Amino acid sequence: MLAKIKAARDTLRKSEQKVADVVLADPDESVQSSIQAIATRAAVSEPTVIRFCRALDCVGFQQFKLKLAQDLARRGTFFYQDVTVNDSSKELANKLLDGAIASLVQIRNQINEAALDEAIRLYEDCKRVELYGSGGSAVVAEDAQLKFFRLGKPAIAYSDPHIQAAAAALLDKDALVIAISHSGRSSDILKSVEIARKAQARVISVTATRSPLAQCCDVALTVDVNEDSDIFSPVKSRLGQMVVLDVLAVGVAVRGGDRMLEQLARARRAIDFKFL
Amino acid sequence: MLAKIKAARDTLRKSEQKVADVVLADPDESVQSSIQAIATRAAVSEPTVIRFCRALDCVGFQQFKLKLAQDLARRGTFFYQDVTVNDSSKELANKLLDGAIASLVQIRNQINEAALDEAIRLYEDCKRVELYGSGGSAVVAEDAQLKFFRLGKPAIAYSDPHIQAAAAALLDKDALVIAISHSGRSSDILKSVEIARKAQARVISVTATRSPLAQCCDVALTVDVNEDSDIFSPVKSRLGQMVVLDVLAVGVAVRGGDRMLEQLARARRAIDFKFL
DNA sequence: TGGAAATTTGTAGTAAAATTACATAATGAA
DNA sequence: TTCATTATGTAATTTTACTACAAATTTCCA
Repeated sequence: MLAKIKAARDTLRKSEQKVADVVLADPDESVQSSIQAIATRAAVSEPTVIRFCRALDCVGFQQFKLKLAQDLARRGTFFYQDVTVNDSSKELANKLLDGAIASLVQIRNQINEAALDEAIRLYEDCKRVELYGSGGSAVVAEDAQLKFFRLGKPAIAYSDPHIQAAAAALLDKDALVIAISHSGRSSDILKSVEIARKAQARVISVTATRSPLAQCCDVALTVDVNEDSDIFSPVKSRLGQMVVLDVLAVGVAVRGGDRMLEQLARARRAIDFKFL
Repeated sequence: MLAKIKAARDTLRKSEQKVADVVLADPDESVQSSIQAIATRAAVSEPTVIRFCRALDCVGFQQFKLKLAQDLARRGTFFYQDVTVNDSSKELANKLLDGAIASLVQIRNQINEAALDEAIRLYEDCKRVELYGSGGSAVVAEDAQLKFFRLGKPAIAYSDPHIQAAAAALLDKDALVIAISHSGRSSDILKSVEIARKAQARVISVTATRSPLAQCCDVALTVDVNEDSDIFSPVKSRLGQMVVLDVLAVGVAVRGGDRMLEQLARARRAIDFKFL
């Protein structure tokens, strides 16, 4: 709704633009105001405010206010808050979950479709996949290995930097490397990627925007989260990386058509039954 | 707000309860109704509706409607949708992320504070921690190992069922087992937990409500997600488990006071710098 | 550039909604 | 039962949203 107002602003009539400006200046105030109050603030007549609402596809002022209110509610739903020593367990859990949710929302809003498409294409063109991640990201690499394994091509995750480098040296142009790093500055990973590229392998990175790693690979799937907010291991970037890799894997599967999806679903049901 | 109405319902006067019932029966309808419409539907007078709003800490009907509208907006923000072969990459990513977010929201709304407090207490009382998870949950166990390790007591994750069972047999009453399983029905995990309990170890489970695993341990931290919606490995339960374990770890740290938090933050910064 | 047509904006009035004041009914304790 | 208290409804009042129409402005073409 707010975006809609901004977009429509220039197509509105002069006096209606004044209303738009007033609303955009303080939406929270606006949802609590009457037509009169808004008209006064915008220095226009009351019917003008109604016409403004109608121009935004609302039947009247009430509906406009309702939509705006819901928009504001959605906007400020989950946000990061520092935990404090005085928090109850419940507050603590809510704060941490809100933070995690907020980071996923952020990732959702920053999806680079072109990069994703290109990454899917790279997977389709390769014959085998290697996943590199060290420290906390090793966990993510292992998780992704499970996913990619089922897509029909060999997939293997290495967490030791030296083994990564050694493995990278043995790659060829049919290999695809997926390099996972929160900061994208770990020298170990950068080294391994450099070796892999020299060996003509393709490289997809799952890391922070504009990081060194993001800049030295074929495709960068970016995962940016507010890193200051994790006390221990960076859970949030961990979650983000896992979801992004899931998106990639599902994307590949979906390109394989209904048959592949059904096959995978069956495979999963079988495994669940036995092991989870 | 909806929860508030439900909670307050029994403390309201008879005719106000009728209003509450009408609102709860169809909140979406209610936000679009006038006082008159609601009064008629509840078969009460208009002032009663206003009194109902005031009883819920609103200054009037308008404010009540606004709050309710915002509540509804928050509720229906992220929801699970099946991916289809025709989805663009962007749609795919949005659907998957929405699903992941929705599952975290669900977990957020189901936090069992008492269980969490008890789990924190169990950690404080133990001398060492073992984490058991097999299949996909092994990844979660490893991730958690990294977290608990920094809290000052030995923590080790085992992913092989046989080794889990062997390790469990060697435990004593000062040991704490954290057993992770999506379904809580894996016979391997159940067996290991049984052995651990015979050895007098305490057991926290991270699994589905009312599952066999949840019922045979000291404390169950429940993670329930819509399992049908994951095509591959159950990403959602994976994410949920990781976050819940993060909550537990942070909870332990917070009980340790400001000093512990600061120390951990410093430790993390040092590690980040080197390895991520 | 003048002036009719079209568009934009405001004025004044109306209908409807929310709210208040007050009266009546129900409930409960002595 | 009676009085006091609480709960609910009626009716009047105020506020709010909206409509009809007229004034003002802009547009455009001779």
